[in-house]
Amino acid sequence: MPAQAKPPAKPVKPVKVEAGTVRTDSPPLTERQEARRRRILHASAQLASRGGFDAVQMREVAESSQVALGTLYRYFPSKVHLLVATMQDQLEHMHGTLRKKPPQGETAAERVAETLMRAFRALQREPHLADAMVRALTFADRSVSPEVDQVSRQTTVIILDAMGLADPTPDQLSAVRVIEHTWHSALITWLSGRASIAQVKIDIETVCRLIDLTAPDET
Amino acid sequence: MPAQAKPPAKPVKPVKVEAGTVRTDSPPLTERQEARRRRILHASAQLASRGGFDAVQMREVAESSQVALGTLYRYFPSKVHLLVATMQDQLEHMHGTLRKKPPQGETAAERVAETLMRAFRALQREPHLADAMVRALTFADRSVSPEVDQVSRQTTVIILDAMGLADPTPDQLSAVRVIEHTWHSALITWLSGRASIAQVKIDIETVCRLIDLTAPDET
DNA sequence: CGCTAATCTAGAACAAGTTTCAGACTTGAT
DNA sequence: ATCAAGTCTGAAACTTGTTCTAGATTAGCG
Repeated sequence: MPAQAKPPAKPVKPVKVEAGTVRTDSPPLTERQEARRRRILHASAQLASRGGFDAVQMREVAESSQVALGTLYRYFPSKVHLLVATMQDQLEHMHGTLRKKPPQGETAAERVAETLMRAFRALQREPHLADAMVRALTFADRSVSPEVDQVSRQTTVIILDAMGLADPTPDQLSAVRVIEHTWHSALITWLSGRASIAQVKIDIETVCRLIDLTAPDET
Repeated sequence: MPAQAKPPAKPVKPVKVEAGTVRTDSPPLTERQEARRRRILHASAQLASRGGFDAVQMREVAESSQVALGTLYRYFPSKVHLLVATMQDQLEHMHGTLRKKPPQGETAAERVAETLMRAFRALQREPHLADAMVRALTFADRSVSPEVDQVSRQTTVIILDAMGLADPTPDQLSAVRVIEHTWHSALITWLSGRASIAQVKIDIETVCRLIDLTAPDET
């Protein structure tokens, strides 16, 4: 998987944000372009659901989304970019779902653990898709940093939501970072068959104890 | 990076342990085979030190270790296997170094943090090598599980050593697991340029607090 | 409408991981 | 010393991610 510099900037993501736009940044795509992008992401998720990271083959994605290979690469400059974008997509969906049914736990730690376990169960329903997304996320090199960072921020928001905090202390943010680390790494051990579901649950519950450590009293 | 099944078992690692052997398992390699293996690992580490994961190209490894490509693949069935083996090698070395100068901290948490920071500084000296090894580790799929597991066990031993525990409680083992998760994931964020060295330090110190949580009193 | 720049397409070409194969070399046992 | 089995070599082939090119289409604009 060769990764080189991309000197000639591809004009696909001009990041021109209009005031009214909901999303953080949206290149001004025409309708057909938006449709193409959707088709690509859909094909990606579909192939990933079948056979995980390896099953997402660029030629196949191009074919099943009815787009030329070159076009696919114009939209997503690498397979990892594509899969990370797929993850962003899924995360948004998940965040929406979680918002509707906030976790019930008494303490912040419980709520976070509950939220993550809910996400984990969702991933278990599509383990191959999870594999593709998580592997892409951790394999991503510097060229994908912005996108990976975006995923990370989104995850942070979800966890802070679960904690029910408006403005967390630095200590709490550190705890959240560690929780995210554990979350990603635990997923990997699960996906590669080195840890059971039960073990992941324990790990999540264990890190979440850190929250109590940083905020002994809360709502 | 295609990954397929390997039905015809390659007879390279018969795992025939003799009573007197120091290592956990050593296939009965002839001297020349042992030498080849060393040359390969050396070439791998050298190339990795130059340019990280991408710079370790199987053809080049084969060439600089004076071995045919087919032979390289007989010794290490994939690039990831090779890099994980390289990591095992380095870890052993590091464990030796750490044993000589045990950490000085008062509490177990301090000692673990100190140990990990020491390891982190070692990695900083060879960031490309670190990149190659860590990326391989997290990208490894099920076919590499045994080897990755071995690395994980070795890491656990190092952490338990730092804690100074003979037989840890289940709670403590959970904490160690979470520390390892954080360690790996924090390294990745550092390697991909999404977190600073200072941030990694904070993350490590933050997880290490979990140790105090599981053992308020200790030597 | 007609022009121009940007975008899209099909397809070839290239790069690096992996596999395969025929033949030469080693090893271990007789 | 000799034979069989296992190992190593060199080279080609195959796979899949990525790049490149020439020509068709499309979008925006006068």
